[in-house]
Amino acid sequence: MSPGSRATEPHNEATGRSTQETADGQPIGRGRPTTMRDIATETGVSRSTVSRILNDAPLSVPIAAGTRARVLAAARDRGYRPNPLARALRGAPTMLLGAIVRDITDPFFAGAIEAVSVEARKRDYNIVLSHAHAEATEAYVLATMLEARQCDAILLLGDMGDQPRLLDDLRDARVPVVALWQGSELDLIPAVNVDNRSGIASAISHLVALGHRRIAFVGGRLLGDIRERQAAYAEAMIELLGDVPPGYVQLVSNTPADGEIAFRALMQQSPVPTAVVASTDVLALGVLRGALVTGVRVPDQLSVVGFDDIPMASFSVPALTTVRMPMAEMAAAAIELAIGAPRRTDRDRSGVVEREFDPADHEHERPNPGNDVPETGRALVRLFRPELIVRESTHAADPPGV
Amino acid sequence: MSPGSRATEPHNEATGRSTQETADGQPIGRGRPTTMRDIATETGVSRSTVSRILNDAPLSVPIAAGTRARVLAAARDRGYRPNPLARALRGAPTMLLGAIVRDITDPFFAGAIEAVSVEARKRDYNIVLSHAHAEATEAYVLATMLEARQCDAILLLGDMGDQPRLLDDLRDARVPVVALWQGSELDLIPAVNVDNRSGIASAISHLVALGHRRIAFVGGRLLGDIRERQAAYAEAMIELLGDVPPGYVQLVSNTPADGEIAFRALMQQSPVPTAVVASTDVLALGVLRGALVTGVRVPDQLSVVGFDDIPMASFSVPALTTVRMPMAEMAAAAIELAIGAPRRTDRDRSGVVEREFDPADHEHERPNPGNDVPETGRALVRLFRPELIVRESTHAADPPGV
DNA sequence: CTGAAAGCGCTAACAC
DNA sequence: GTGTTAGCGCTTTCAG
Repeated sequence: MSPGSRATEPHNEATGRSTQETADGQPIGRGRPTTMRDIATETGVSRSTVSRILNDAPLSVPIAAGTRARVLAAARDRGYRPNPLARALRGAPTMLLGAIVRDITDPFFAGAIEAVSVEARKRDYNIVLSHAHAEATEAYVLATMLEARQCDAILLLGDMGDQPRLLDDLRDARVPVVALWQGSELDLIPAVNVDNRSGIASAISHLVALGHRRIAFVGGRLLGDIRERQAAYAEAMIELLGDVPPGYVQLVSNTPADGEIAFRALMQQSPVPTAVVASTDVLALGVLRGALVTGVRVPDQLSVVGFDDIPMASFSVPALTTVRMPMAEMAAAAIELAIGAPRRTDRDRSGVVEREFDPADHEHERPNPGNDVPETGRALVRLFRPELIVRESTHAADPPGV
Repeated sequence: MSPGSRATEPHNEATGRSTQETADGQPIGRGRPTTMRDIATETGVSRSTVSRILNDAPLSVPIAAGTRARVLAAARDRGYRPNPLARALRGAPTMLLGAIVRDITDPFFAGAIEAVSVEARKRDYNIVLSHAHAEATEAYVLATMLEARQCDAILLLGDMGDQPRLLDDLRDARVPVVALWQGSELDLIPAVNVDNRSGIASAISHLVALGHRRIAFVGGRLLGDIRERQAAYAEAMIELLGDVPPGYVQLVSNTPADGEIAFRALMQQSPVPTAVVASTDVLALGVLRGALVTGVRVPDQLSVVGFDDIPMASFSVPALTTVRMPMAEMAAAAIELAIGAPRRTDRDRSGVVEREFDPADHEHERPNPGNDVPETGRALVRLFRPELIVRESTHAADPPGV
């Protein structure tokens, strides 16, 4: 198990593909994998020729049809697979994309990872997952993954603003780093984010149109997003209603339990709010639970709007009105920033039919022109506009007006 | 970006750590990383010596204190990082652990991934994530990850019984493969799973003790788990009550929406059940919602028990009584089966204080002796016994007795 | 105590 | 058309 131990193993040259069992009787694993050298020896050509053939090398270099056929045949029936490690060592991309996420358990980020994973796969990339969460020494992530440069690029999922050391080290990364749903301003790191201002504004406009005036806010998800969504709330309130009622902003951590706590706090205010905008669905679900438990009827007595449209949102009682963003497009945009457009270089050796890159995948993209978050200085930020999904948790205010 | 392009880059020998910008103005990335050769040149020794020193080589091989100091100093202030690709090429482990999961979006598997990720990190491993879900060509996972042998081992999270091609290919994998929460029988693949029978039995005993007799079952999560938990339900019912009332088993897919559908179907039965055992919390949550929406009071009119103890379970209304398994221990067991016990080989170069392997991490392990699933033939199966968590969704049956 | 040399598997310039 | 050579960064005998 120690590094290098394999080098001293008996080689088993002759058998090639003979199946073998590991010491402890595990029936998995085969003999030494077939290399180019094996194929070269077997077919009586040189390694370079094999390489050229197996890689559809610059087609300008002609290869004898017979040689090509023999080599391909040999490769096929010895089950040849190129060693990506050797390729990577020569400078080829590792086809690995690092993803640092703070909490996989947050339903929003679970969805985010899935979106990123799907988009990565379209580009033949795999995701290497790290979570900053639950690890005392955040910087450790880097030692194993960034500085180790096994990845072609790094994606930061969620706000890492409270992990200064991570961000510091990231600045020194040797590969591109892109932030996704990174609420806070990150100098020098290109970012893809949802237009929080627009999302909150549409939520509040919706409520105002329903006659609500006493609209409260529950903030969560530390740092960046809280700031942006909260600021957007204040801004929209000022603009539409002239002020933010005191005590109408509750800040808690991003769990349903805390959403419930925030709800209770809100119910203490007078006048009591008729609507709540939550900065995440997770919090909104907490508000809903609080209402259910305390007998406040939603939406009759209280309207609730969330943000994110997590799967649970359409399933709560009542179904949550929320703000949805184009997850797939955002993931695609981030990946493109990190590693470039999709491509199909390697031929498919597994018999799987590859889907070609479809430009339609990208035409839903709608960066918000002229909205490049001025205060972040030189960072490139692509903002995507979310849309309001109206479900059952919002309703006209009982007494129209205040 | 093209393979080999790096080789022709200007070397920038002198500056070593000087920051530079990439062509497109991205401020991330540095000059060529420091290699052993650089350090060798700088300190005037050979690469082998550098290697020995930097790896605390067989301490039997003495190194001049002066040389060692110089080399270490050079390595430190040029910020040397070993190239894991080069090491791996020589046979060192890649420290990458593949995880194939069918649906990250399922809260149970989100938690599972987190558990695996945490345990992997204790062993200095990173997780490469693949999902079988939402990908037409399941076998593709292999092309990028198995046959590519970038991982030292593969973990299968969840039941892949319906992906025959994947399992087939897996049999040929060159690295150890271990199944986690893989309900169905998998010849030849070592598995770690929860003792479904024991979990369901404790749920049913609990209900029976509360006076319930009309206990229904909602099954989900295809294949393996459904079979095991459903079979356990039938078995326990027969043993404790003598029979399974007809129509009391509802099989749906594993979503809250389907849980609700199953609930409605159950309410059509006569006599109507007084309790429901759901094969997952996700389904149980659906049952709870159905009850809420249709005005059936839980637990007064209907007791509900789930399985998995996902985070939401303690937060539902009412809080869900459920079956919890030792996630961390199970993840650890699977990883151990795959790559062996935790170890600390490499010295820490990042200034982070490493935590030593703590044997206490493993003493909660309680494989179920003598319960090694006879019918699976020769596969090694480690079963972990779950425990019942009683919360608010279960209550004494209204009319004691039938 | 240290260095030279070979080689992991693959690729690419440069012959012939 | 195909082979030779060199080398990616690191480890590891084997000789000094």
